[in-house]
Amino acid sequence: MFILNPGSGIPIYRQLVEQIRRLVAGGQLQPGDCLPSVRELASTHAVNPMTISKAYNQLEAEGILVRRRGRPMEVAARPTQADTPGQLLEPQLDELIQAARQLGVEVDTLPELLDDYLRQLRKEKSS
Amino acid sequence: MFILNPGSGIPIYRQLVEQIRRLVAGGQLQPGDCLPSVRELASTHAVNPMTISKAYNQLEAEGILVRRRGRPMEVAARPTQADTPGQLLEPQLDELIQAARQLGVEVDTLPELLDDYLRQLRKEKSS
Amino acid sequence: MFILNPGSGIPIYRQLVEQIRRLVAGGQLQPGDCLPSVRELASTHAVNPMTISKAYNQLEAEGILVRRRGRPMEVAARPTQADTPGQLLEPQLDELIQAARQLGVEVDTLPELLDDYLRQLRKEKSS
Amino acid sequence: MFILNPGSGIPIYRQLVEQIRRLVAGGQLQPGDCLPSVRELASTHAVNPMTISKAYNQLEAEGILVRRRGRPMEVAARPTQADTPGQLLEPQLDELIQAARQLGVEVDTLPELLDDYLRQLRKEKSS
DNA sequence: GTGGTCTAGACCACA
DNA sequence: GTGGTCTAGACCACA
Repeated sequence: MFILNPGSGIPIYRQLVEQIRRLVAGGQLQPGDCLPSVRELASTHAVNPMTISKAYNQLEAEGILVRRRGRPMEVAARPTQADTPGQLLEPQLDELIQAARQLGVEVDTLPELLDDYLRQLRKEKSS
Repeated sequence: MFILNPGSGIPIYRQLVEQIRRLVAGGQLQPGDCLPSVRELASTHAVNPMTISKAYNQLEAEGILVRRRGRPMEVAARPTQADTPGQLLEPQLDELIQAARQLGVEVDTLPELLDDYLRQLRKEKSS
Repeated sequence: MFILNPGSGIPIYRQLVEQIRRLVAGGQLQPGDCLPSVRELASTHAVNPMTISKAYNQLEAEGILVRRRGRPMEVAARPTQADTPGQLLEPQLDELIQAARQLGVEVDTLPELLDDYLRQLRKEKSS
Repeated sequence: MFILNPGSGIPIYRQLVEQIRRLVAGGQLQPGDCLPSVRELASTHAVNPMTISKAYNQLEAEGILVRRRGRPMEVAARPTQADTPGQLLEPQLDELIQAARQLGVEVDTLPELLDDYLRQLRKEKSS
């Protein structure tokens, strides 16, 4: 369900937090929807339950998830979410642009380069 | 010279390593070019010298930089660099695509969205 | 420095949080004052470092403490602290009154009873 | 009938145990008096029956309550109760004093402060 | 030296 | 079944 990369340098719990935040912002997780239990997520991603728990705690503190005794965590009725999907994409856009500049890739060619990359992904998938 | 973000979750020394790797791969740092001294970088970025040193050490171990007694670190004559600029952009492309998917942003619209974003940046800059 | 009671039913990290909150509210910990390191507190109270860390994290999230790399935690310059000392005492006053009622102790006699108790404590101390 | 606070950090069953213990010590529950059924208490306090049951079990083990087949729990004929009401108030008194000290409130002023607080409560009630 | 992250695992409270 | 707390201990990033 989530993509957790332990070698990326970004703490696992932060990766989880960001992904859930995006799924809620994008409406793929709706208010009232339940999240996988701590134990379930931990075992499917081969990660310690406390790591998952830490992510859930942070999202609760942010008002995005709510905790109810004996129940799985669920998306808050009115999740605090000032950011729009567009804003939540900016960090990735900025990262891409920064990397391109440092690689000497002309920034104006990035949209085309991205387009090619997507096409290539689609081809791999279909083959 | 570099963009170091202490709050990003990614260790500072790793941010440095990746940026220098890209500058070398993209040819903006050429074989024989000198890098700023540990002390200088440390003070301009308000970071501990050991953090810079750790990044330089790792790049030396990778064969990208060479250290010569009493001289600043410099880019290796034939920097080991299997990856092409294109490959070095893939992580950022993948991140962007993953984030878009989780936000419910149609992936096909990403190139256009990126184009708009670049246009907007240019406008801000010129104003 | 702190009074941690593992058998009280109240999680240790919560006991710590409440006590630090009070020390800050009462001015015994001033903005800029350092707190004991996680390891130090952990060893003097025979408690796991992560338990202390959890308390510090919560206080940072509340804006009462600030964290600076490689430095001990310190009291925030302008600690978020809407509550006055008087308000922070109410839970204990309410607990006392509730207990008295259930014990059939006439509530009006509580101030006198408290006075006696304090006198007794002073006597024990001096003897 | 009881005051159960799920957010206090103290387990609900412990809150119940302490309150019943006080009601018995203070004579408001007399030997032979019946307690509400597990189901009734559970529904009036919106709590799981097992939680109530756990409290009753503990009080039975302490010899304060007795269980008789098909009958509601009742207060034991000679409830084991070494503590006097005065002793049962000490934890609350100690908590109050500790909190005051940490808040920098002069301990000698506590009785007066408590008196004021009680007066204020009475006023609110009558208005 | 400082704090942070993570694990493996025990045990608790609650539904 | 759910999540919470805590431990002992390893290892990391940073000053």
